[in-house]
Amino acid sequence: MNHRLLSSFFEHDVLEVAPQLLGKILVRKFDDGSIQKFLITEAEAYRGTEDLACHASKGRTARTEVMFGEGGRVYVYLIYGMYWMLNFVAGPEGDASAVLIRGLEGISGPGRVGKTLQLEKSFYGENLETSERIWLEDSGFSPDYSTSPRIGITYAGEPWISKPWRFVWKR
DNA sequence: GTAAGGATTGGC
DNA sequence: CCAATCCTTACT
Repeated sequence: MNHRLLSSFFEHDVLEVAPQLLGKILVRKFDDGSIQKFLITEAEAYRGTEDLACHASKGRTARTEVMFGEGGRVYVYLIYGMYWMLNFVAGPEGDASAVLIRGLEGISGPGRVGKTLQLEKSFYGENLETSERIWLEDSGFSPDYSTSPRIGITYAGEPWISKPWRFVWKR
């Protein structure tokens, strides 16, 4: 029986939390009662209001509100009118950071992650410590990983474009 | 109220 | 290369 990750796991700097998520188990219990588990293989860190690539840099709005709260919450948003991006809020209350889940074992791309997990707006603000439909479990190991610049954020400009805040499981 | 564009993907 | 498709934000 694996141990469910608690909010305390997320209450650290997003640059520590993001790489630690690699190799963790993402559990999704669907409406029909079936359960599927996935290993997290790729994640990106978005670090607070000063990070121009982070949505929270636009200020505290209805959309970014959850990122300003405590770690361990889910932040989802629709992109290009068709893809739900899955993020986990990191850091303490007031620190608007989050980790974007870009890939799971056998699934490449954040859009496909959201599609596979059947995410939609009701997941906004979901508490990973108490949720009955999505949570994380510790797998007991930490894979080697490589870092690289984040994808699709050229609009953020330097120095944000160059930050090596994308973490990919190296196998 | 209106308009622009996006942390993407898959098809041409 | 570019359309799909809709929500959030910025501006009038």
